Amino acid sequence: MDAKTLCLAVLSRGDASGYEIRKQVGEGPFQHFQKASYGSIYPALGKLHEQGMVAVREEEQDGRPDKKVYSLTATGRQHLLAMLAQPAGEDTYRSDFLTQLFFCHMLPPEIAAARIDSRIQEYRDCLQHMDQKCACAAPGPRFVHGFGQAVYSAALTYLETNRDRLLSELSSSPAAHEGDAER
Amino acid sequence: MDAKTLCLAVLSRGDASGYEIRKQVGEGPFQHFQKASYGSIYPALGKLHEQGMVAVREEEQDGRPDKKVYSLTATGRQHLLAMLAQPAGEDTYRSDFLTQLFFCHMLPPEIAAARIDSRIQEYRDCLQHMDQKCACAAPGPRFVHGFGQAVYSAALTYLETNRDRLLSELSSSPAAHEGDAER
DNA sequence: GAAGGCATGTAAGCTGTTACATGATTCT
DNA sequence: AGAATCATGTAACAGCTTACATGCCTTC
Repeated sequence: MDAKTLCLAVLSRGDASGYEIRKQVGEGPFQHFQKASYGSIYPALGKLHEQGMVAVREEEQDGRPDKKVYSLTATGRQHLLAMLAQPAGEDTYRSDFLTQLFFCHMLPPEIAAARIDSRIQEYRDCLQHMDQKCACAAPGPRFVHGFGQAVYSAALTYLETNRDRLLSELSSSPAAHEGDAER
Repeated sequence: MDAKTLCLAVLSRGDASGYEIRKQVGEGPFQHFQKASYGSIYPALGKLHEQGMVAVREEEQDGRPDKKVYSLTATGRQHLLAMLAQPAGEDTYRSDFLTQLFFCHMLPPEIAAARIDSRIQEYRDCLQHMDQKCACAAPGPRFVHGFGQAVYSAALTYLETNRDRLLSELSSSPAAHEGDAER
């Protein structure tokens, strides 16, 4: 999903400035399955405006810089609908964490342990954070939220229950890393 | 993780041609957490060769085009080790599927149902496929494989148990899509 | 006083994808 | 006959990230 469609999607939940859109994508409800930076959002909003998909109004604020608040037009809403109804592309998952663990026989076991431990902590924090802001009313967001929780919980549990087994396997195996690492 | 490092990682498991590397990344053991296309692998191998990270030998085959088989050099192995020991970047997950479901109140419920059902089937196929080729001997690959299974199973179970609830919620709610969709 | 949040934008550069180009062989 | 697999590579293009540029206000 490109930056333009993402902006339309976010705007369908209510008017927002570019800054606010980034916050919703980076820290808000979309955080776990979409990303976008300023460098992609501002140009996207510009193009959407040219194409008549969004309207802008400038809002003055005291003590703060002015805001450009964008809102969906009818055209924009139609376009979003068309995009949402289209079959979605495949999910993308990339993990350097798993890649490192895949090759953990080349690594000192302490490093592998440290990687797993910090990942466990990250998942814990993430789940706790999700619990707090679970005031999702609408069915869609609630469903997606639950999905995220289910997946993160499973990942956390797996790491917790298999950490020690992996480490003991590593310490009792050839330890390929030593020969190479200290040459 | 960039294409170059990925190539080094794959080569550490044994010599391979560009074609074979792509197959391992796209269909083999890395399939679920890394991706790479020919357009990124071949140039990456060229650069790695320039930098002395890999060695090449050409192998003639009868009935098949010749192969360029790459193998790690000592420098390449050292470099890989350094990359693996470095703290990994965050995992990336992007899902247009979840984005669509987040906004499912804008969609006809049949479409939402169809999306979930085909995703359920995909997860089932994927898990079955993983079961078959679970002949992972080494601790690292086995750990990573188990992680994937745990996560996919959790996702599947969630979809199976929450599908109907979502759909009944959708059919009993305002049905925002109707007004817009048929104008 | 420094750091961080609010706020908008541009531009260079990196990276990767898609499509193209080529060609033999084997399977259906 | 046509499709798929093996095999390598290039080039155009698209897209996103990072860093830069600016500036005020609030909190620590």
